[in-house]
Amino acid sequence: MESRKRKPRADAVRNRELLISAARDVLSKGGPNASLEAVAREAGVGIGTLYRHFPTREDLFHAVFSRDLEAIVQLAESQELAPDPVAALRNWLHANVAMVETKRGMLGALSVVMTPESKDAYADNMNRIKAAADRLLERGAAAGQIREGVTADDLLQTMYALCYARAPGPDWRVKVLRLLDIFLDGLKA
Amino acid sequence: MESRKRKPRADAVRNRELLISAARDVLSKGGPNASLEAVAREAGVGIGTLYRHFPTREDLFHAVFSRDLEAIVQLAESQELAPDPVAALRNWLHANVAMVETKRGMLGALSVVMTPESKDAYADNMNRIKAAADRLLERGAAAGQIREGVTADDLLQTMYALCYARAPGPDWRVKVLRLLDIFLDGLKA
DNA sequence: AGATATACGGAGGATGCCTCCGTTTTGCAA
DNA sequence: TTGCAAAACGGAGGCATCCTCCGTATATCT
Repeated sequence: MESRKRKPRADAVRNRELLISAARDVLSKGGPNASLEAVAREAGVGIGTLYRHFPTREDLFHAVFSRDLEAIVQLAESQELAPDPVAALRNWLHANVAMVETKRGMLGALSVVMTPESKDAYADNMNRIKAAADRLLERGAAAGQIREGVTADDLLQTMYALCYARAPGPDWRVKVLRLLDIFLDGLKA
Repeated sequence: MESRKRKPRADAVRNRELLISAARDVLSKGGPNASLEAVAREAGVGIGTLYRHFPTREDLFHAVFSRDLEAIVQLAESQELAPDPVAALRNWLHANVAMVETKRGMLGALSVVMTPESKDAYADNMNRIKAAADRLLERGAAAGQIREGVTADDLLQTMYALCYARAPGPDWRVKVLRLLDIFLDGLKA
């Protein structure tokens, strides 16, 4: 009785893809309370299919978010070689904010997903991001530019918190970046 | 035709009170999506009564939040006379966080309520808070301790953002305070 | 090709949202 | 007091969404 597993069915794989894609659209518009039935409709599958793939609303959010997270991983790792670690951190955070800005509608969903319990769900990507950021922080600390004991978690938590807070009008990004820069100044040794 | 107004009915006043109180309980537990029918049940009134007093979910949140806001106003104004403005700001922010901690469950509701559009709803209290904080900031700036151009809005936005971000486990407050202190350091001139 | 594991879809019961309106209560004036 | 109109009450009902369950359909493996 070898543990040979049957290959996953092609339609299941396809539908899962359709659902994630539809969810991204619908959640972007409708926020975290968007109708899941609308997601199923948009994807062209039955509601039962949605619930089989993603038993809870959170599971669906996770899937969408994990997908987007990969782009941020790229970004973090691409900054590794920069000469000035503080500037690199700044660049990376700013790029993150810009990316978040393109999916304002998902912010609510994002917060639902960013609970501590669920952290290990996308531990892979998160760890890569944190590792990259931590290396930058350590380089900064070694160079005497950044205070000791600051972790990538601190940075990420602050950034997401600031992004997440719904802010007034069209200058959203400007305001967020300003507050983030103040925080970065506070990080200096 | 003098503008004599009939005194508001006693049962209406009483029910409004009951509803706000019940809402505080239910929202604390259930978060921003808690059932409004549960609130009405808890308050012992009909669902219709709830909707007459608070036509939208947000209206109800506003009422609960406005009530709690008054305590924070007291706090802000009581710090006005402190000798060291930076320390006073720190105290005040920390006290705010402690207060928020007692209603973690309401954080979600709070964010729903803290949109720019609704700001004037509790403009009175908000203005008093901001005025007090701004005076502290100006004193700090005049003393050369705090950078120019920082507003009470910046402080409040950051604090609520950090509080709002759901954070891991039991050391929630410790973590938030730490990040907040870093931000305060960034404020220094 | 046939067998069977796997996935599909949507009906249906439960719950929540909000409106509408007949009934009840309250404040005011006579 | 008493009567009455304004004000408030409660909950039935129409609609939307949630989520489960299961009969039907289809892909994979032998």
